[in-house]
Amino acid sequence: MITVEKIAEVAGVSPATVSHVLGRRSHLYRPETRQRIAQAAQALGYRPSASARAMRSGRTGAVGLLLSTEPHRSSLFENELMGIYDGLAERDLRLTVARLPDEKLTNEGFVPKILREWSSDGLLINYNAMIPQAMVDLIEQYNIPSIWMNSKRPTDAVYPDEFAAGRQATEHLLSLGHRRIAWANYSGGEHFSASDRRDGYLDAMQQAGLSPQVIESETGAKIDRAERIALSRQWMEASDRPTAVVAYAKSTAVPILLAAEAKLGLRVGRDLSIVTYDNRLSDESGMALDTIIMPEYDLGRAAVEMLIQKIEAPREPIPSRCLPLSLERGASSSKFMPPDVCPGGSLEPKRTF
Amino acid sequence: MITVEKIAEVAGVSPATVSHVLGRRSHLYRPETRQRIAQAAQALGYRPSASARAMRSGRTGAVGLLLSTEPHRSSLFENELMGIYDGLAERDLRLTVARLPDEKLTNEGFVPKILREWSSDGLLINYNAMIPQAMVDLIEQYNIPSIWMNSKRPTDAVYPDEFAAGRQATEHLLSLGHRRIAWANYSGGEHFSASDRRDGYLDAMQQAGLSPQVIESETGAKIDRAERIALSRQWMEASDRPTAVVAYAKSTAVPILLAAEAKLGLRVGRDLSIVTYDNRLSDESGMALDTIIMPEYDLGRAAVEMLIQKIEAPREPIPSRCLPLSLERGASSSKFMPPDVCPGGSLEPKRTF
DNA sequence: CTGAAAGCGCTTACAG
DNA sequence: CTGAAAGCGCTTACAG
Repeated sequence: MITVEKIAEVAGVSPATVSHVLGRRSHLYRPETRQRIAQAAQALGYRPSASARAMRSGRTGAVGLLLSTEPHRSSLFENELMGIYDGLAERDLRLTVARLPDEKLTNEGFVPKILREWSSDGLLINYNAMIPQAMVDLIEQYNIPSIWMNSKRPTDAVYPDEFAAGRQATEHLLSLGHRRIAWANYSGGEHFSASDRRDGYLDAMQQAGLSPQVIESETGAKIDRAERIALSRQWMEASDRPTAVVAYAKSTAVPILLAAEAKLGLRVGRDLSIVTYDNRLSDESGMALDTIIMPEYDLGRAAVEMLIQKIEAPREPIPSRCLPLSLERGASSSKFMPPDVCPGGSLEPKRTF
Repeated sequence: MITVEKIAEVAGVSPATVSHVLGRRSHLYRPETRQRIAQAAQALGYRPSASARAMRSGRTGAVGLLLSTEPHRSSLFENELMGIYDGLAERDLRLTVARLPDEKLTNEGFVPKILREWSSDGLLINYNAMIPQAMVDLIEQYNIPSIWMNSKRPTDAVYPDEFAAGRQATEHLLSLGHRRIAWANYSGGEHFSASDRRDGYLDAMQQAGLSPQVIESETGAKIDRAERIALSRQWMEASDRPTAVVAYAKSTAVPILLAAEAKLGLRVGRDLSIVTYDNRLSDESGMALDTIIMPEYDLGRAAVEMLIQKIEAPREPIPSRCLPLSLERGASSSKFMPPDVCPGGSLEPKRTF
């Protein structure tokens, strides 16, 4: 292994000089000395030891990202990771990832081990739903600077403004003239986005003086695909069926789309408007649905910024940041058209095919 | 910061004793001593410094994962990451991730910096297509134990057996009695999976004594969604149209599905059989397509195993490992049925709705 | 059963 | 402009 000492030897200087020249003090040295050292380092293929550096400086230069092994619990959007990277790269920080199996989190012994032995200057915790209290306690006990991602807490967290996003979707449909607008969620997850989006929807409906229609699996349990399609068909067959629907996620929106188009002969984007939520516009279901987009990249960036601040002042609670989502138009919504109006007169929505 | 020294002080022993008891030599000590030390460590919230440990032992205990910022170049499947984690966790290794922007890779100065200063015992390189030669050189120059993921090289690599997967899809359709089987790829990527799957298809067709039909964008350029649907319609309208098709990816299969069902009134799974490739079975397009599944998890595991071996003997080239893919049946293929046979007599394929 | 001592590779005041 | 020396927190032969 090539060390500072070895370079010093080859270049005929002291280790301290090598360190200075290779570090922030090179301007103090004669060009000739600098050159000799640079050459030696280059020739020997010198790689500084981050560990040694970390030990001296007290900073590891790394930030940890904590994920659950449960995919639904801590899916990390691609652009979110990008945002994290870009933020860290600007400060020359590395990212260390760990997945904690849920079972082991309750196991007293395990968490301390991974949390303790894992040297990093701070933690990004992307552990969405059901964060075990034991984990929260441990993080406090060991005083690890941490930011919670996609978790709704008053301080030290960054998350999307799901309530506003619920309003947003509803207001979009209201502005198109729809009055019978339903909320649908077939997934029964326990993430706060489910209740917040619905509450935003309810809020917007109430403000517009309209009565809401909430379609959710009663038990909160997840229902399977066939049921989703059957259920969609059912509520859409009602004579006073909604003309528009806010769907919690694509896994709710697609069955609605399929039931409408394949079963009932309704054309989505004309006879039925759908707005849903996702991390990007996609048309895999055969049509690009109007989608409220997660501010993935910004979430990542914001989390890093907060974490840096946290590392500098670990005791100081930072007010949480709540980021806005944005609507991206697909082809699944259109102006409300009373059924008796000649359909030929309606604005044909663009289709991707 | 709590150190071994501090614990020693509190427990009334020497630092060496603390280190021994907290490490692998605790069995040599009196239960009473052990207890005192354990208690002190617990009470003080001791967190061992990974940096210090790494410095003494010469092992960082971390493995690096190198990704491109270009999403298409180094997408990492969820289960692949799982496999990597599980493999590393068994050996108490951490994972450090870095994304290298493509532009900077050609820039002489940048690569060395991140590659050099980034202490890890070895590297998993998931940088699929167009690996810059400069990068390969640097990794050799700095003698970093590395394994290439999803890259077809004779040694030190792990990748899926795409040629076999091309044969597999074709043989599945052959076994259902199909004779006019096409290969389609609309994406124009340059990953080896594109040519290998096609070659596997060609091989299987030749062996069966059948003439192949290859549908690919001529220039190798990516074509857009509308074009894909139009193109699909075009070749499917031919009187001697294929009764089955092997589609390179879902982005090829879905437009074919849409063209067949929405434009031509063909029912996929009855009038047209489709086999495609993906990392999992999905039915977002309205139907679960027969899919050849990537051995994601195994790829991750295998890569870690190879890397561990590489770290132990950095100079020893390891023969690459080529892992098999597996077919998962959806509802998009069925026995070949000559058009003149009464359709009512055909086996109705299961549909998800 | 326990501890004194050396050293991993680096940086940083400090002295010259 | 350059270098001797101390020390970051840990582990590991070695001695007792």
